[in-house]
Amino acid sequence: MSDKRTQLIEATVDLFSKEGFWNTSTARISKHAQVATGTLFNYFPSKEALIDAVYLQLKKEVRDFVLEAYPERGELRERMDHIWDHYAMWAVANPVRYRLLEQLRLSDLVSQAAIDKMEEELAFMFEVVGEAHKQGLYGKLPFGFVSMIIHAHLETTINYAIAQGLSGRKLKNHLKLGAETLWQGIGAKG
Amino acid sequence: MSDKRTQLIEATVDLFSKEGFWNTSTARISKHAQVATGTLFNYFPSKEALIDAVYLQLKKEVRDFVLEAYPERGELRERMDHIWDHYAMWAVANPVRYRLLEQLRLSDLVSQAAIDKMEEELAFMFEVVGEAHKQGLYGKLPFGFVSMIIHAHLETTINYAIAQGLSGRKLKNHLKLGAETLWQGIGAKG
Amino acid sequence: MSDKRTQLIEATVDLFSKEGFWNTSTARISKHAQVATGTLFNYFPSKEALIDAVYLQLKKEVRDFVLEAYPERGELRERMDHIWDHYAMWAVANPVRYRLLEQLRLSDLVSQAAIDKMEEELAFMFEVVGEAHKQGLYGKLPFGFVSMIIHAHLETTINYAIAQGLSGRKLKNHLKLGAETLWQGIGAKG
Amino acid sequence: MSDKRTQLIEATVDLFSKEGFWNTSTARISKHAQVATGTLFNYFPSKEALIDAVYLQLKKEVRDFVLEAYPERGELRERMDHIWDHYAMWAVANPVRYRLLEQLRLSDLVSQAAIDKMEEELAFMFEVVGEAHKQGLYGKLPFGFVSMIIHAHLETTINYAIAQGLSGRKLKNHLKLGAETLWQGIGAKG
DNA sequence: TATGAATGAGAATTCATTCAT
DNA sequence: TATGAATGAATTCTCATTCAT
Repeated sequence: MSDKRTQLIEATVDLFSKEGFWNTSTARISKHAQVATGTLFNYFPSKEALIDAVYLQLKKEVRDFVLEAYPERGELRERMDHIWDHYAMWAVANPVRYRLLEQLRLSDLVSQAAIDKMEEELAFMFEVVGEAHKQGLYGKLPFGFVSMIIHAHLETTINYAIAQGLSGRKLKNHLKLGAETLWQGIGAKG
Repeated sequence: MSDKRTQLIEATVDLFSKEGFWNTSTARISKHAQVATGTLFNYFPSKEALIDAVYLQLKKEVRDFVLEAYPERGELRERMDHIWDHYAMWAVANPVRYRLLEQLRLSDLVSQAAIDKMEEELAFMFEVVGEAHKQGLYGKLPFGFVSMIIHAHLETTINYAIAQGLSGRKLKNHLKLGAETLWQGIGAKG
Repeated sequence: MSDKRTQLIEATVDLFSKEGFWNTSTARISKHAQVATGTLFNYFPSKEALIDAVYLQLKKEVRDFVLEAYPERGELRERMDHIWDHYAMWAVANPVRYRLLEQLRLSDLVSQAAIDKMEEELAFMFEVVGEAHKQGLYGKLPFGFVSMIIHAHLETTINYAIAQGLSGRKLKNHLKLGAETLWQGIGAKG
Repeated sequence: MSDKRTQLIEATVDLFSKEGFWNTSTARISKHAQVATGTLFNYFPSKEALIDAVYLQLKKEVRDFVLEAYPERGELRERMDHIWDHYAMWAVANPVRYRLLEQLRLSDLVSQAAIDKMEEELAFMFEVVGEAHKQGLYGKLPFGFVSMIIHAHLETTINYAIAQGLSGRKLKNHLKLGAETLWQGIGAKG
């Protein structure tokens, strides 16, 4: 909430993106956030805690964007499309943040506690996949495999959109194409 | 060439896998390789150069495995299947090395020069994708997108196989299933 | 005077005893005393001043206890015994405070000014030793040496009593034994 | 053994004595020892280990001095006198080191492991006290109490000698006086 | 008077790299 | 070529103290 807290998180996002995790010292973060070195540690007990906070902040931004106008009581396919589109649109609109989130996920820098905490809050996303699986939408493919495929395919769709700088109608079409390819691959009837 | 060089690379692979990049100092690598700290710098001018060497070494191992019995003059589909199967089989047989390769790819630790150099040597893999695209196997999907999808899907197929500890017949079947899902998704007639 | 001042001194005694000087920050003291970090510095201009205050407080407690029912106009030996017994009894009754006092004395943390100030207030104790010396009670031993022996012996007597957890009659006897040993050693006629 | 190791220990002794433990950073020690900051940590894994090493070094110096010409098979009293005299003489000849040793003993800075290790090596000193006690030299006084008295009295004798700058014949006489006072006090027949 | 966020110098420790042997 | 002690800049984190509210 605090202004300084936000400054520190933003400075971290900025520097991590620009310089990588490993060239970014707490001293640099403090300076970039225009606060004293000690101030950082008033808000975060350690560098690790700061990184966790960055991770949670970014994840929350995605979640909030996805939950905006989320058709909670809509058809399964409607909800799936909503998540697919909004997740991707957030990523394309915030490529730096998206990239950082991906890197953090693979980096061992985020504590398991932070990951677990977020997983809970994003449960609704996993549930639609489970629901679809129960309905037999994925044919004979094992559930775990399908989950991984969906995730990877969404990532790929996003990465291509970012690489091509797609937006507006083109982006919409690309997302649709990505979704179709996926459903076609995993056996959904479209 | 030199025995020590190999020891150093192997020690690096080992420690990077076990402890992560960031907890692995050159001192530890030297000790693990049973050479003196100074010796490392006789073989590699810097830590970065060592990491590049590790990356190239692993990539070469994949390439060599894929090129073994490669049907250079075979049908397109035959070649594609060979690459798919062998790449995945190497990964499943060497999960530690595979994981490390993936991590290195995303880590900013490998120099662009090393990446470029390797890309050249792996050109034959990219070529089959291009060939397939020219033959219209992928329908309307843009070439860049297809390339990314293929890569991501192969990775996912591998990750699932490693996670499930598949081998033998089960692995074969899984790889086939992965391939089918892919071709079905991207519109190939199978 | 102020309640907060007392709280701060007591919190310091408590934490110094439990955690040692060097692990005890002013922040911890403030928290333990249930005041804000800034408040500490309203009462004491610096950490050193706080430590001085703690030292003086403890010393005053000893002095007050020793001066209680002090036979100011009694025989020399009576006064000596009174000091010996009361000093030791305070220490045994307040081992934590006694220990802290000893530690502070040897720690370089208390300013010379505070030490000098206290020495004045405890002058009456030194005087009895001087008086005894003048009366030739200590035989040929140099005055300075006798003073040091008395102090050390009293400390030892106390330390043993604390270590053994003596109290009541047993404590009385031990103190008497300690005193006898001392007088016998330094040549007093008993 | 190493020259640098010795330099570092000596620098530590020097600075600890002159400035106290708590104003003495590893950086200052390194500089005083004329080595780089990192070099200190080549020889000692942590500041605590360095302090342990200082403690052990000083203790060994005392022990070696006391063991010189020690009459291992002599009469009890002869051995007691030897220890008393040599211990005190070392202290008077090395007041700075002696002072530091005393401070370290009371400081919580030395690890229990180091203390235990040294205790073993100094066992012969404790044994003579036990032997004397068994022979009934100390009359009715409890053994633990006698031990403490002896230690305190030796310390006091040393402190006075240092304070007065005694040496040569005067020192000899003082030590004898100190010993006599002690034996007289604790009831030995002299 | 009381508060507690902000400060920034300073602490212990790490580590890639060098170089005399 | 191999060695490993030496280097010192850089890192994370602490803490006495200040000051605007």
